[in-house]
Amino acid sequence: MPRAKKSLRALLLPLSKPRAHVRDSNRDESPALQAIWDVVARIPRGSVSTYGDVARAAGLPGRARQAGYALKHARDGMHLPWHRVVGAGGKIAFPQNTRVHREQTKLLRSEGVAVDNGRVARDALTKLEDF
DNA sequence: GTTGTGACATTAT
DNA sequence: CATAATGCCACAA
Repeated sequence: MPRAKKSLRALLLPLSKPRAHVRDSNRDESPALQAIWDVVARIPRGSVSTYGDVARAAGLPGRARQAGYALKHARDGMHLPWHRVVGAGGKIAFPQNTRVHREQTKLLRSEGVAVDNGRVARDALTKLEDF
């Protein structure tokens, strides 16, 4: 049965490389992501921080974008206060008139943070630059 | 190894 | 002030 040769190889190949390979990077726990998640998790209610500050507090200076990445890929199960993180100067990162933008505004206001025209009040930010 | 993308930041108009 | 141009950095295709 010469035919079996190819079949056998096809069967063995996947076994020869057991590596996860896909890696997914997210979904599992990368140290950097977890550090960011930790920082966000301890932003006090009613306070707001920025992506850059969060990254810096997580020991990742200059990686503001990764703070955004981390939040985007955070599992819902960890119940992070993602809404307490905004862009530099207090600007909400999402485009106006999007669902998530309204949601963030609502959550912040529910914590007593003033939000005007997609920006949080200056004092809400300056209040807690070092936490 | 290259290229495009983004929940950013800073500087220049 | 608001917007545009750059710089940055990790990730994914």
